[in-house]
Formats: sequence, structure tokens, C-alpha cells
Amino acid sequence: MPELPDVEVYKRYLAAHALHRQIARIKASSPRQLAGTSARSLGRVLARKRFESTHRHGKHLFVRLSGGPWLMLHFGMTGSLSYYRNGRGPPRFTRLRIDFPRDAHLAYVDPRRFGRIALADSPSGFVEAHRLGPDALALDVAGLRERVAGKRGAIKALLMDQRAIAGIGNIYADEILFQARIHPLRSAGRLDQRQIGRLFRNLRRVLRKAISARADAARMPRSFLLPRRARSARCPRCNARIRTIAVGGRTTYYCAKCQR
DNA sequence: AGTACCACCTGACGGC
DNA sequence: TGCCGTCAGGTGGTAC
Repeated sequence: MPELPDVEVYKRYLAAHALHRQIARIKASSPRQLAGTSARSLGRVLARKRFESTHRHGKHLFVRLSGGPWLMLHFGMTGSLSYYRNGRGPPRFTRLRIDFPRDAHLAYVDPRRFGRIALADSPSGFVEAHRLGPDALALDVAGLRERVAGKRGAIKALLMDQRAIAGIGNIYADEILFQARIHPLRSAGRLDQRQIGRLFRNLRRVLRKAISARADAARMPRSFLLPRRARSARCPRCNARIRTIAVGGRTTYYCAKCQR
């Protein structure tokens, strides 16, 4: 589930449980998920350090290590964090375990192993190296206008392009377009100023609402499409049957009546 | 520039 | 119960 709102929730979760405590040791048990590092060197870098602060850019979470680089966590399609203690034992599919004193642990869990773990000198350096666009919540309306201009492809594809805007994936692209009443296949460059304005406002509104709902579909407003991603669902606005199409190979839910 | 498809992984679920 | 196909909220590469 990890798009911007989910990663923001993980960021707060990590900050609440794992800051300012000395790391005793780690166990990295999924070598292929370590990008540009190894279990051994990751262990050497983390041991006896503390997590000092957190930063999020799009779907990437950065954790600053005392007197050292940053730990970068990306969650793929199935990644999450789990803090546990007192002899509980790590959750199933734990790929990285960070041990703190007194039997307290933070687990990076990722059944499908699409997530990535790396070390970075700085978040901005990492963002540059990976050519990520601005974080979706840092974007202003002029920035959105710029990004949309001259693009002939589908607006949904642009929203999901991490090099254009960082943080929006399949689920939230659908939600934003639904709330903005724009058809997902609409050519980005053909949006008029009114539509760009609606897109911008709803992009911010949807992401902020999702964060305050703790990225939990059950806590989303009733007007959201998100909890209705199922066959034979109905539009919360007009009650028409929700349709699905493929955009960029991803299943897209939308209301053909509300979104033009 | 934009799109289609494959690969990487693993689990859940429906049909037979 | 078991096997099989399909699908899943991401990303990177390749080929048209």
C-alpha cells in the first residue's frame, strides 16, 4: 500500500518508537533488497548509532543516523514497519531487524521483496541521483501547471511518474482524479486552467485526508472512492457503476459519469 | 515522447 | 484438499 500517505504514517511511527536510542545490532536477511550495500556493511554503519531524525520525500523514507549517513527505506508494494518488544519475536516476512536495548526491535517487513534499503549521504543527494520530482505535497500550482504543459500522455500516467511528482501511486492517482472529476486518460497537456486548479486542490486534499485517516481505508471520508475498489462498486457521488480500465498497465477505477 | 510488455517476488483468492 | 490461473497499492529495463 505504500504511497505517500502510507509512508508518512510509517515516518511518524518510526519517529514515535525508534528515535534517539542506541542501535545494538541489526539483522538484514534479504540481500537483494539492499541497494548498493550489504548486510555486513549496513551492520557496521548502523551499530552503536542512533536514529536522530526522519524525512520523507514521496514514497521514500530517510532516517538520519547520528554522525553518519542516512538510512533510506522504500516499501515497494507490500512493505511496512513493525515495532515489537518483550520476547514477541519478529513478524513473518521481516527483511531487516533493528535491535535496541531491552528487547525492543523495529522490523522492516516486506513479503514480496520489492522494497529497497540503502544508505545515502543526504536525502537531497538521493533525490537528485534518482531524478525524483518534487514531493507531491511540496508542489505548488505553478509547478503542477509546468509539469502538465505540453504532455500528451494520460494525466494518470503523469501523476504516477515519480520523476514528475514524487509520492502518488495507482490508488491515490485514481482518488485524486475522481475527486477532481477528471478522466484518467485525459491528455495532461489538454487540461484547462480550471481543471488544473481542481486537480491541484484535490491532490492536496486527498493526500492530507489520507494521512489524517492514517492511510486506513476504513477511516477515509465516505466521499472517497478508495474503499470501493471492488467489482460492482458504485460511485459515492452519483451511484453509477464504477468502471475499470487499464492505464499504464495498472487497474484504474473511475466513474465514467463523473469523470470527463 | 509515449506505450506495451516483461521481470522481479510472494501471497490470497476463486474455479474446478 | 489440491492444483492452477489471476491479481495485487512499485519500479526499472527494453523494444517498438
